[in-house]
Amino acid sequence: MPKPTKQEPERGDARTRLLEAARDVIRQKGFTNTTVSDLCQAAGVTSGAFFHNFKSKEALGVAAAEYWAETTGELFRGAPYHASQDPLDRLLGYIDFRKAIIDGDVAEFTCLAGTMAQEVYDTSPAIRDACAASILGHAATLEADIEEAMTAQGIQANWTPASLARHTQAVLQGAFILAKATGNPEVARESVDHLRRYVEFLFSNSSKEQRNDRAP
Amino acid sequence: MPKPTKQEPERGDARTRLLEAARDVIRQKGFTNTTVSDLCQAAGVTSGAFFHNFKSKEALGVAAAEYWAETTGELFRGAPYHASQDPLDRLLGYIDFRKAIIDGDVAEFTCLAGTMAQEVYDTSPAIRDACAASILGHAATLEADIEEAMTAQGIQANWTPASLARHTQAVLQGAFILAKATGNPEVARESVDHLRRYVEFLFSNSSKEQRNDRAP
DNA sequence: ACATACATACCGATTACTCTGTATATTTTT
DNA sequence: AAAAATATACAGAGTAATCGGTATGTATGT
Repeated sequence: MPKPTKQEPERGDARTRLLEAARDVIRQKGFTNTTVSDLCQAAGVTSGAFFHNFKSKEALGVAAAEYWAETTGELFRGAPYHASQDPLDRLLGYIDFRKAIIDGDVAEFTCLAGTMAQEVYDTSPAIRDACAASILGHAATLEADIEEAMTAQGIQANWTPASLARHTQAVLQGAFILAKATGNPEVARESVDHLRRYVEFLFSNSSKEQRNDRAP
Repeated sequence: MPKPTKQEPERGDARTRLLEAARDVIRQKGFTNTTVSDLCQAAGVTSGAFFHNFKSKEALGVAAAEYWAETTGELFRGAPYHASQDPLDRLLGYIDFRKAIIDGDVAEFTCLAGTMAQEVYDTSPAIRDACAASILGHAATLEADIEEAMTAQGIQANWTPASLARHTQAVLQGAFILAKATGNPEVARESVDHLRRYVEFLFSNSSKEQRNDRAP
């Protein structure tokens, strides 16, 4: 909820600066291990500004997840892979795009929502729900292309577009964990390669007729 | 919690009880949000016992990851899927086994190493390394069967057994995150289904000859 | 006798949060 | 239009509670 005030925002108002700080610091240190003071320092504001904008640290967590959903939503909406005419190309283009942005510092390419959800799923339902909305909302943006690709190739499977969409997110989230554990982005990219190969298999013509012969 | 002041192992000594408590509580509340007092309460010991057995909370985290690697190692070593003659059956049996144990409370089937690694990868290198050893050590136990299955079917791929082994762990870790975010184990099982289907594709005869025609 | 394996009381540091003050913007009153 | 009143957006000092860790005492096995 942006405020329509005309006060001098300089480099962005304190609220946005705190949300950006949360995005960066929490991905590095985790939610619980990030202190309000950490966030204020990173944002260049005082604790007075913090609690003026957020009624609690948990409220900031919720707002950070929502901010994450908004900003990443814009990033993917503006990504080039949407230009393809073929829905399968768009889906594979999405996967390639996800792989391409796995680079540099671990905290820079990992997912804030996945990080927070895993950490506070049991202790903060509000944050968990906001993170779930971010992850599942993003997954839902893939369903249309998946469904189009299925009908275009006449694929009748015992899996749903929604299920495959969620699976892509599971692979990415898991790839991030391996990258964190090993400190090596390459292991994450490898998993994305496997995901791409899987999607190719699912939509390859040679495998179309053998889709229903076995229940997993 | 009335304690028998007599020094008796009862249900195991304080160290083991604390490691079991860590395994259960940290998977629920996360590492940072779990206090030493939480662990002592869950283990039925005092903080004196805690710091007698572990020189710090971080040291307990490392020991908990190692304990996790040991106990889960035994669990999988004794699992029935090793009985199969065919290496591919053993691999698919492993995946089925992983799916089967995704049930009940989220904290009961998720991975302590993945949880801790994601949370403290940047703030506690010691814990991160112990978690990485647990995850990668477990992944390594799959490599032999994967390699056997590849040679048995004459598969020459541009992916390695180690890479596929790590990918299985990535899928599982990501599935756990989705389960935590949604509170629903079924979404995790769905991802394991996709993983199984992928492995079937990789080792299906019809796809064998098309393995090298494209770089991912 | 000595080390081990705890129990208990305690402590300094940290943390999320509160309270009060203040400069500026906006609205209301005169 | 000027003045007064009110609201906003912080700054900054302060606090109660909590946390990881320590110091010391004690029972027990060797």
